[in-house]
Amino acid sequence: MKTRAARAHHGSVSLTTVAEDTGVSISTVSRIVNGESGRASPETVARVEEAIARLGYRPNPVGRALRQRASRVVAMLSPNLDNPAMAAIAVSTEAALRAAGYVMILCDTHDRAELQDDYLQAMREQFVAGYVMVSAVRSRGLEETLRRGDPMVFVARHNPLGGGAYVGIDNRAAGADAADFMLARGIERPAVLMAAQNVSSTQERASGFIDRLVAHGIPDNAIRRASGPGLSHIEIGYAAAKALVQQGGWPEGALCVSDMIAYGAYRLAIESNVQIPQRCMLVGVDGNALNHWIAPWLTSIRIPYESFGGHVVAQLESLWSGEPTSEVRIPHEPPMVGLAQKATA
Amino acid sequence: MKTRAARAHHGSVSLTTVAEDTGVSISTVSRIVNGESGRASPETVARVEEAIARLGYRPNPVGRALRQRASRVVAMLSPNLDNPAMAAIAVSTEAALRAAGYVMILCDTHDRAELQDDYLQAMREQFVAGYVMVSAVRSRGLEETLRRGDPMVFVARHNPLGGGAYVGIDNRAAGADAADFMLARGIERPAVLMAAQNVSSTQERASGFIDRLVAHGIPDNAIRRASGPGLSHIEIGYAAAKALVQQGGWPEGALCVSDMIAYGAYRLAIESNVQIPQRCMLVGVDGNALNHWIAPWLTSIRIPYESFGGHVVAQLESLWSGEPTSEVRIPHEPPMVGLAQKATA
DNA sequence: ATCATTTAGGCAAACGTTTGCCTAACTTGT
DNA sequence: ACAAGTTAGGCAAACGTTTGCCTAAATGAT
Repeated sequence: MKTRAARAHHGSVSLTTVAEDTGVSISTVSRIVNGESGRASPETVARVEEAIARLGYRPNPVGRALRQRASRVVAMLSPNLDNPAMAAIAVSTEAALRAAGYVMILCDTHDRAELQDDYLQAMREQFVAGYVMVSAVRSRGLEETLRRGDPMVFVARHNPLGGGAYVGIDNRAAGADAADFMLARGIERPAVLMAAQNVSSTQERASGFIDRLVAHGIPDNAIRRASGPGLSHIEIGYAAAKALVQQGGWPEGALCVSDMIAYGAYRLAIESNVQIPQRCMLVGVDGNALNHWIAPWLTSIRIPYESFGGHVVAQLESLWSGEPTSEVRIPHEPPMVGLAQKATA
Repeated sequence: MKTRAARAHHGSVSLTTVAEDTGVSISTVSRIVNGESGRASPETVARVEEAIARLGYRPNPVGRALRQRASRVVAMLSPNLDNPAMAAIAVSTEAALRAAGYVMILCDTHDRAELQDDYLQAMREQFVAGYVMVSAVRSRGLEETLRRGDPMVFVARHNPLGGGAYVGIDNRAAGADAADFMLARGIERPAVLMAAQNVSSTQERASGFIDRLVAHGIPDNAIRRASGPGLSHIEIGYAAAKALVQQGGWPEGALCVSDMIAYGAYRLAIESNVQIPQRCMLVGVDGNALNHWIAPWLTSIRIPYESFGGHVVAQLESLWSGEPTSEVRIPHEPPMVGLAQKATA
């Protein structure tokens, strides 16, 4: 009957519970919990630790957050989780954060600046330890958060305001690799399908592709480009392919700046009875896990999203310890041909 | 220069800031913020509201959570987000919770009981308002949480301990619909591909399918079943299809208890040069959005995951207000045939 | 023996809320 | 005029932490 306070009301065990149980003050318990050495005698430490184990005490993150104005929660803001690439990034980051003792809170911004701002604000009020911005868009809240100096890592798309910690691939190089791949297969007049929106990452893939082709002597104006509007990349791909074909028929090959765009183009090919990859070779970027199973017609440059999480956490830890962060460019894999293409070869 | 406390140190605006600005006590400000009527004169209310707007005060969720032992955060525990169906549920629930003024925190349990328990514990310490369990597995922590009476909604898979609020489709009926569909196409000896693990939802689809076939006079032992081990449904599908084929060749048609399983089976079909759906009609369940674009060979029973979120929130609100909750069975859509099949017909 | 330093640990404020209780001042009824 | 009731709002405790400062005792140095 020594513990009568806190414990009685609700089932939770707090510092007070442990303090009362062992007869020391809550300060002492707190210091022991936090491993502050030289503040308590070894016997006291032992007694308190025993009580902690026996009562099952765990520090309450909310009380801690309030006091320290900092929590062990990290916010990830991501546009459409529907996109498997985004989901893969979320999964890997979540696991890495968990391993580092953090909890991730995932916010779907639908690529809209206002929602992004709403979430930035809400997360700040939760005293989150940092922000992981997947394909962030420019917004007022983003500027404010950066100006405040809050830890923020950009993933897949660079900070729209320039600078900042970044984790992603070298998009220009990926585009160049796609060009080399096509040239090696004798495709001299490839096209490129992209989004109408001017998004840095996919834009870079396209220009890396085009620049490499030009470097190989292909005239710039011989490289047909098409873009499409739409909410999702998949719809964009369909629309872009349609525009391209109407403008001058199917090309021998096309770079699709994301796998989703390739999927959209594929649908048009089915509708038009065009054989992929025999009649038109599509090269995507992402390396979606589903390709192996249901898209054997697609060649894709795989991005190792499953390894992003570790790098994101490393970047955050740099920011937390005040070290300077640099851009982390993760190597992408060479174009991987699907079964359909191997069969043809 | 009237505000000198809180404001000065960090940029945040608290009740104290507003109170000092207007010259009232923080209690009064708090009550006005919370719309408690009849506690302040209209003029005071106006003055305080003006200050709130001018200073941009927003109640701090952490302080609030600590005091009330309750927050406006809802935890969703989901196995593998890689699965597009799970991602779709997450997206829709996130949007619905947001609309209701809640923030969702998404935890990936990888279908492992220990991780589920870790997260349940961590979330409880965050004073979450409720739990959304997508395809939950049986675990000690789950039992405890339920015993404690915490608000919990099960999605897609029933509470492994029985009872509880549920949102999902009628899986048996979906299986039966698949059977009718095949029978109508003259497929008299369909097979069924499922997971080896005994998971209620997909198990129900399979038995609904089989029971309907039996009801139509097909002998039970003529319905070939195959299951496969594996981490993901897609690998399970591949393995199950392989087992089925080795055992007695390709069937005319097969129910795949999820689209992912159908994808796995499709890979085997490509490798074996078997035409889908001409040689073997695959019927999946989920209605993955990608089907329309890259899996025209698949017929799928669509589950309207995008509408799950609203029902989940409604269930939670019932739980919060103490009303009894009942199972919500959302109607699935009839089998939707892909382009490849339409072309043949 | 005196003084300085270390050891061990407690007190209380602070983080931002909410809320039970208290109390002036005012209004109303008779 | 006076009791009763209402209105308007303040005080302070509590939620669970952390941490600067304080102090009593013990130890060590001279």
